[in-house]
Amino acid sequence: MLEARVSESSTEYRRLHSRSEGFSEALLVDAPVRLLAAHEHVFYEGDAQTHIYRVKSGMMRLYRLLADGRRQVIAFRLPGHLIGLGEHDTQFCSAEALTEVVLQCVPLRIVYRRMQEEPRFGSELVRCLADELAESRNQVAFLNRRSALEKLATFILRFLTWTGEDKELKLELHMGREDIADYLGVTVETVSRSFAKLKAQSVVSLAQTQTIIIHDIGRLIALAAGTDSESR
Amino acid sequence: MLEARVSESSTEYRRLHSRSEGFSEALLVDAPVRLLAAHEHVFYEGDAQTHIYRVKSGMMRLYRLLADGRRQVIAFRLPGHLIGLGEHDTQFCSAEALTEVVLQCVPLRIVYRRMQEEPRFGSELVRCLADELAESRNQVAFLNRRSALEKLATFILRFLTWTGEDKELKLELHMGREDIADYLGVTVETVSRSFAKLKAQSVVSLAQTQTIIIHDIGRLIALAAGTDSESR
DNA sequence: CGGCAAGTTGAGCTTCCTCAAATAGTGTGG
DNA sequence: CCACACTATTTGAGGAAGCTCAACTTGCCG
Repeated sequence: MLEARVSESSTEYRRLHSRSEGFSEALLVDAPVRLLAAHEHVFYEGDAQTHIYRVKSGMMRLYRLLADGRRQVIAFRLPGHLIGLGEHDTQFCSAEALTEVVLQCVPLRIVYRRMQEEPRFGSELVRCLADELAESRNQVAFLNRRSALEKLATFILRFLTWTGEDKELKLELHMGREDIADYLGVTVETVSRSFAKLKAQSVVSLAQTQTIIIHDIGRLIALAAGTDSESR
Repeated sequence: MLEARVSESSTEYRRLHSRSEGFSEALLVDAPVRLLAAHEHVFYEGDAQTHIYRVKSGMMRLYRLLADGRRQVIAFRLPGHLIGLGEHDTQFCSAEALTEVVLQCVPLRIVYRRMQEEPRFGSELVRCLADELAESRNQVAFLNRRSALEKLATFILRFLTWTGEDKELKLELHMGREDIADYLGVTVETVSRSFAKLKAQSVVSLAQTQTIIIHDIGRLIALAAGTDSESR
């Protein structure tokens, strides 16, 4: 039964993964490229929207600063993902490189023009936006009403999905506890304690603080699904 | 009576929010219409995606059932909003009418074709999806890390915005506590207690359980922003 | 006027947050 | 290559927000 779940999720994985791979591979192939150093910003919340970007390699993070000074990490973006489609005129959130990043940049003007000229371009854009929407709504559903442990389990699995390293069961996070905390909407302490629980149950272990080794993915999946009996 | 109020407010809504304003007013004008009774479903989570819908009048709710039997209300949809753009093939969530609803229905096939033929249609779709994405991401940021009281205040204000009744300061919710709770990610008891706090501070009062009268909108805004000193 | 569903209120408990301190990790200058 | 400084992470103790369970009140409809 666990097996069944695993393969289910690997199907899910494939679907998720292929979606991002697919986008505009061909359509954006000739777009100008920009190289970002780690921690460099592409744009800040409130900036005028000028381009659409596509992550070619590396990892980025989208976040918002809240009124009380806290930070909500909206999403992490990996190769194949698009960035900058949020609001109409101004950026909805800030986009920062976590690692070194290669970005393809398309001026909005060009986007509009291509949409006129190549209907296929528009379809791709729609498809991609629908994906992001689904992901975001998914996050809404999963952030609410789940324990910190379940959130962390989900995060780890989702991360596996993104990076596609599920065969090695070794994960390079490329981010600190604070990023995880701000993504999951909990404190760093809680993230740390949740990791401790996972370690205590031999579900995972940490090679370095940002390198996770997964020992019991079935349990992880059970936790993420909220199906696990002892979620403590 | 309901119909009249809703469609009035739809005009108001449009004025207030240029975002979904335009969408497909012209482009969908000739789409076939479907009438839904209150509590009728348009589709369920997992159904094959066959159409795109546009709410012409009334109010709908999008929700997901979680593994543990709980429900997450993803969004409420009001006149001008589109529905059904979530996932690729299957519906991401269920869509249910809260009130009587008039829906315009466009088969996906037609959507695709029009996207080929009329680039403007594609642009509109993209714009609309970007709006939904922004809204959803907004929800992510606001659901996390905010107290129940702040969430409720935000909800009330957002609802004001949606229905555009901010001049009368009287709100018809059209939904029970459970819907609010499932949207905000808290329990009905907490919603009830939060209402009690607002009443105790004379910020609002309840004409009926689903009819709110706002006395101190400034305080409500302060609460929603998390700026209020006594958030208790 | 009963009966049922929805909403409110109370008590105790759990989870997570906050504040504080200890430990591990990382990079730097000598 | 080592010691030091600084940051990130972990761990502990106590408190607060929200959940659960349960009783009570209100509203609505036959």
